[in-house]
Formats: sequence, C-alpha cells, structure tokens
Amino acid sequence: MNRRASPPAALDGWFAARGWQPFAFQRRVWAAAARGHSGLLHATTGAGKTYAVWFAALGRALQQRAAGTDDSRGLRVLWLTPMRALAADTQRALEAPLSELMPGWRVGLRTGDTPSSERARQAKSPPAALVTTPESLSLMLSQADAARRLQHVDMVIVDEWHELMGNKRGVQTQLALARLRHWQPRLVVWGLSATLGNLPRARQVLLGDADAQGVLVQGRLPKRVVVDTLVPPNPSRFPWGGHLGIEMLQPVIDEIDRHSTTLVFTNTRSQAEIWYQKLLDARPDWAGVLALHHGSLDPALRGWVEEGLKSGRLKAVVSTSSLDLGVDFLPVERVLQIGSPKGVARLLQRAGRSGHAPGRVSRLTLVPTHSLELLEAAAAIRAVAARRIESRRAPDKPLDVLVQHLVTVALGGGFRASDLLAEVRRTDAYRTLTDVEWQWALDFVARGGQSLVVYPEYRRVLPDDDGMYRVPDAAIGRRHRMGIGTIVSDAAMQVRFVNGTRLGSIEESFIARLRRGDHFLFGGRRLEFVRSHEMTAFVRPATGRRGAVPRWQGGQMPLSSELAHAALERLQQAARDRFPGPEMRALRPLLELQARWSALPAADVLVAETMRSREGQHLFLYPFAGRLVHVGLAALLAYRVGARQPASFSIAVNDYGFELLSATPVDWSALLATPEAAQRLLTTDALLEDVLAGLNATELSRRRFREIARVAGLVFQGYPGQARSARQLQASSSLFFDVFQRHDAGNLLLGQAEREVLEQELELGRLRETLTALTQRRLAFFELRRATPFGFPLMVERLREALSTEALTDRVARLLRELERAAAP
DNA sequence: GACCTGCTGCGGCCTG
Repeated sequence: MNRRASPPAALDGWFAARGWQPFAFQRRVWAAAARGHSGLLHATTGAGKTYAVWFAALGRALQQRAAGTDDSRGLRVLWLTPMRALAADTQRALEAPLSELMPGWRVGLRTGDTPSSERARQAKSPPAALVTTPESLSLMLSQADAARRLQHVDMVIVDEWHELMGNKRGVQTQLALARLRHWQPRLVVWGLSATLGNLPRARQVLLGDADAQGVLVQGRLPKRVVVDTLVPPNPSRFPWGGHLGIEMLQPVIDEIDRHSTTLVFTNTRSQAEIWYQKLLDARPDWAGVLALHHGSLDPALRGWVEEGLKSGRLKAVVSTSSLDLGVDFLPVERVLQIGSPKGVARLLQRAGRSGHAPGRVSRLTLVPTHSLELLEAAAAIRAVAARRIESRRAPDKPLDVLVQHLVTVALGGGFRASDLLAEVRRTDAYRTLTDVEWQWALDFVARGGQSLVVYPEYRRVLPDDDGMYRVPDAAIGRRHRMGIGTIVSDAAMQVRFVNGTRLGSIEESFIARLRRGDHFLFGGRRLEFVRSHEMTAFVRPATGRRGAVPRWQGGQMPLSSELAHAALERLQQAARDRFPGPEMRALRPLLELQARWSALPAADVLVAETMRSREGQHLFLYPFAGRLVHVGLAALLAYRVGARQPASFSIAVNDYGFELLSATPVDWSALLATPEAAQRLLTTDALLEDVLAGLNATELSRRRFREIARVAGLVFQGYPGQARSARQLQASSSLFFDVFQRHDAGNLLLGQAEREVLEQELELGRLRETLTALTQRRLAFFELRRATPFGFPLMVERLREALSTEALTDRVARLLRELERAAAP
C-alpha cells in the first residue's frame, strides 16, 4: 500500500489518548476511504460505525490538508439520516472530536426543523459538514445556487441505508448522489447498514455504476442477541385466535417489574393504546413512569417520552415501530414484543434497542397473543440464531420520483436533457431507463402529458433558447419545493384540547362517528369530544373508565418468507414427534389435536380441509406464505373455480393460510385431490390475468395512484397548517386517474401504479413461487365436521369482518363451546 | 358504546 493511501496517524493518536484501540473494521474503512474508495459498512447497532466513517472523512480532509489540495472553505461532508430525531444526536456525536482533530471545522444541522435564521447562516458561511435528510438534500438541490453550495462536497455518508434502500426515499437518495457526483466525479460515498440480508446488492443500489470500485466492510462479531418467549401459564387454555394478547397482561407486568427499563413493542397503534390502559389499570402506581409512544402522537409528547427513556426516568414505554430506530436509549434493559414479530430483521432491530453499546447483550422476549404464535416464536428463535435475515428489494425506476427530480434539478440551476439522462442512468434505480421512458418523463414535466396540455400549472419545466431546461415561473417553484419528498401520509385530523394543546392526530372516519360528549381513549388519556372545526377535533379531559379506541388504517405487513419457512421446519419436526424448547412443548397438545383431526402442514405437505356447515362449504388451505400472498391465492382459486361453475366465495386470510366459503356446494376433492387436477387449479399459466380478474385490480391501482400523483407533483397538499381532507386528496388524485385512463392511456404513471400493486400489495413474485411450491407438495385432503386449530382462527377472522362486535363475541363463544365438547377426551 | 390487528419516515407558503 502506498504511503499516501494510509489514513493520517492523528486518528490513531486520538484513540490512543483515550486508551482505546480502533477496531479492525474501523481501520479498514479509514484505509479504503483514504484511497478514495466508496463502500458499505455493515455492523449491528452500537458497534462503532459512526466513528468508522466519520474518522474516514476527517482522515481524507487531513490528507488533503497535508497535500495542500485543500483549497475549499465550503461544505465538504454530507451526512444523511432518515430521521430528524437522529440528526441532532448525530451532530453532537460528530462535533465531539473536532476541537482536537479539526479545529475550524463546524458540523451543521439542516432538517425541516432548522429555523430560517440558521439556514441563512449556513448559506453565508457553510459548515464543513452537514447532517441532513434525503428530503432536505433534495430541497438544497432545488435552490438556484445549488451548484455553488454543493460542488465541493467530496464525501457523503448515508446512515441506516437498510431503511432507505427498499423505498422511494432511497431512490431519491440515489438521484441526489448522482447529482453530487456530476459536480464532483471522485465523490466518496459510504453507506451504513445494520439488519439486512443482501449486502452486495445494498452496496450496488447505493453506489450505482460507481459500484465497481465499491468496498464491503463487515463489522466485528455479530452482536449477541438472546430471544426467548413468555409462555402462557396454561397453554391449553390459551386462545386459538385473536391478536390483542391481554391474557398475557400479568406475565408482562411481572417482566416489567423485574427489570429497570422495558420497551414494550406492539404491532399496531390501537393495540399500544389498549395495552397502555390495561397496564395502568392494573398498576396505578406506574402512573408517571409508564409511557406511550406511536406515530400519531404529537411530536412534543413523543420527545418527552424519548427524553425519559434516555435519562432512565421511565419504567416502561409501550410503543409501535416509532421507536424501532433512532435515538440510543442506553438504559433500556429489556424489550418485549407483543404479537407476531413478522420478520427476522424487524425482530433484531427491536432487540437492538436494548444493550445498545459495544459488548452488551441485546435481549428480546416474545409475547404470543394466540396459540400459533408459539410456533412463530419457536421459528423466530431458530431463524435469529441462524441469522436468516430478510433481503430488501429496491424499487425499479419509479417514474414519479424521476418526474419530481426533473423539476428539482430544473429549479436548481437547470439541466441539459442529454447530460441529465446520462447522469440519471448512472443510478441503480434508473440504469435500464429507456429513451422512450425518459422522453415521456421530460414531456410530462414540460406539458403535463397529453391530457393536461391546456393547464399552464402543469407546464413546469421548459427549455430556453440554449436548450437549458428551467422552471419558468416562481409560483411553480414554490409549490414544487413544498411537495418535495416521497412520503405520502394518510390525511388525518388534529386532536387538541380546547386550550390549544396538541395531542396528535386521528383518522377522519373515526372522528366523524363521534358526537359531542362522547368519550374515547387516545394518547393514553380518556378524552371527551367537544367539537370539530377545519380538520381539528377539540377535546377535553374526561373521567370514567369506558371509551372507544381509535383504529388507524395502516399497512399490513405479512409474515416474512424466512420466518414462514422456519415455522414449516418446526412443524416438520413436530410431525416426527420432536418438540424441543418451551414454546414447542407448550404447543404440543394443540399440534397433536391438529394431527389427530387432520394433519400438520409442512414444507412437503399441503393440508386441505373441507367442511360443511350451516354457512355453506368451507375450504381451508395452509401454504404459510404470508397474508398478502394468501389474498392473491384465495382470489385466484375463487376466480378459477368460479369460471367453471357458478359459485361465489367469501374469503378469509391470515399469515398461515386462507379460507374459501361458498354458499353452494363445491367438490373440492375433485378439484384438488389428484395431482393433475391440482396442477390445473394452481398453474402459473395466465397467473397475472387471473389474479387481475379475480381482484378488483382497477380499484387497487386507483388507491395506489394517490401516492404516485402526490410524488409526481400532480396533487397539491395545500399550505402547511391548512391541510386538505383525505377525501379531497383522494378525489383529486382519483380524477387524474380517470382522466389519464380515458384520454392518456399511454401515461406511464398508470402502469407504475399497477406494477406497485402487484409487487407490493400482492407480492406477485412470492405468489408465483408459492404456486410452484404448492404443486410439488403432497396433498393431504380431509373432510371434517369441525374446524381444526389451524382453521378456527380463519373462521374468526372472517366473522370479525362480517359482524358487529357483540354478535362476533356470541358467535365465537358458541364456536368455542362446540370445540371444547369436541376436543374433550 | 364504540376498540380487542394493521407501522414508520420527511417536507413546505404567506404574513413587507
């Protein structure tokens, strides 16, 4: 290695002065960056990644200073983080070593929270390094003087790259990096990642066509993670279905009692609200040291909770994914996960919130909410031990993001078409962008496409006489900057006390059902609804014990393939009479009952159960492919059977399987029992056509289009503080959808909406794999008189959607009585 | 009385 390529000795000296020894992986990063290499650094949280890349940046600056090539006083290093809460902490961490190593360097902070005075200061005298977000970087790219301010950036660090690479924020990041590389061809880029399965791919997505020079550095030994399960005290009385898990209240209280600080993760916001209330009802002495945290609570409230966690003042916090990332909460000793962990990466991420420092052990305890979650727990423990971490897929040339970027660059000094095309194609996301697609995007920002030519507000970007594309109108520029970003939130109503204090936000549909004086639970408080006015619901504190809990329409994350496979392996073991570990031992009676009445699903067995009831003819199948695939699969079967004989079906799904119920008899044994017949029903031929026909695909695309229309800048969200209602936004994006369908069928955004539905909402690739795998499994076919332990939760699921709560309780109680009689020896 | 599955993340205008 030549001498110029080694990092300066000053870095070692800084460590030595503290009695520290740099880790080998930190040295590797320093050396690679000193040679001008980009790369990806992968290590678990709390392992020293920050210093690895930050000292690499300082090392390069020291090198340049020593070589006399350091002639710039502008912005040199950009540090991107996906979260504002992380940005301020990062700034502090980066500033710490500066006074000794880099006197004169300043680390700035630029997010949406940054006051305009600070922004102005940064414009006048730029800090050497800036901590910011992908969105704020895009905003900087949209400033007319972007080139002057950003052309000296020679190193970019992208923190938590695993959080960005799989979504459109990651694509926006790729485009921004390409822009910076246009000004600084030798730009050095380093990504940091933690829980991720496909590392080489992650590096490739980050670096684009510069990846050939890329380095992959893996951190020290994998962190020790201990995962165990709170096994219900009486497993045979544990519910077969349901997701709340309140039966486990007392064991959870005992766990919290035994540890200093505990994070209690739930899967949904309403579940977090309910658990918080139940814990407080059971332990009133925890008032003040028990807190609640989720994405619909006001930022001020959340900040207070985060501070309490950092200082160790809080005993426990009930939260959703809102605490997955971000700030390091050193005092957290224990993490509980109520309900399905869904994936290995997600579980490791949550486990990592405890023992957050080098050398400490992360501990997570799974709390099942129904019997089969004991199986998931057993599967998760094995998958974690084997570190079978899910891969993340990066979006493939989303044109809405490209359209937004074109306007951004046109504002930020303008572009020449052929230059920008070449630049965009250097990103991984757009490496296969065709000339036709490019021309379409360019035409779309220039004229609004075919159908919008008459509307001047959609002539956003025009070439001048020299062929430079620019934004001709200041108002269009202003509107564009207000819409930069790819996150489209569901419009919600603000909730405030009548004195003005903000509490958070709730979906319109829930508030609409409330009448003056009604009580509800939100933010861990009992509230009385007073009135609503302009997208704000005013409330006052209420007394009394009862109250509805709001529900939010959130995402529906399926069980990951990794976890599903691990579950099938566990079942296979059980079929050979092996029940290792407390989870499988507790589950044994239930699995034996399943085996007695029907059979255990396994990786090489497809269990099909039919049953006749007063409701009609039931079919239960258990492919273990996650709920999204089961939706597609159920719709596919219903469509294919319905094409041969008159029958209509109602469908229920969960992560393990699905149920098809028809009022009229269907001879499932004839349709499935021979391999030839099953092959006909489960063929992947005409899969796309049949799935689209079986589901209301147009309606799904229309909903998806709301997001695309927003990102592409078709729909204006309104000025801050005067949000438009969800209905208005849906209506206007829906209008565009209709107009394009009717008058502009070649609009590529329509095709994108359909592609996103198929890939993200139906997991078409996984569906195809599942179908192929199913036809290779041996079919175990049973005609039953009653639902099995695997079938029962599906019946409850279907009833839940069809019936009111009270009627559901009655029905479930009746089903349970029947089952208990049947299960009695 | 309702709830008892359905997450997370960012950003911005005008007030001279």
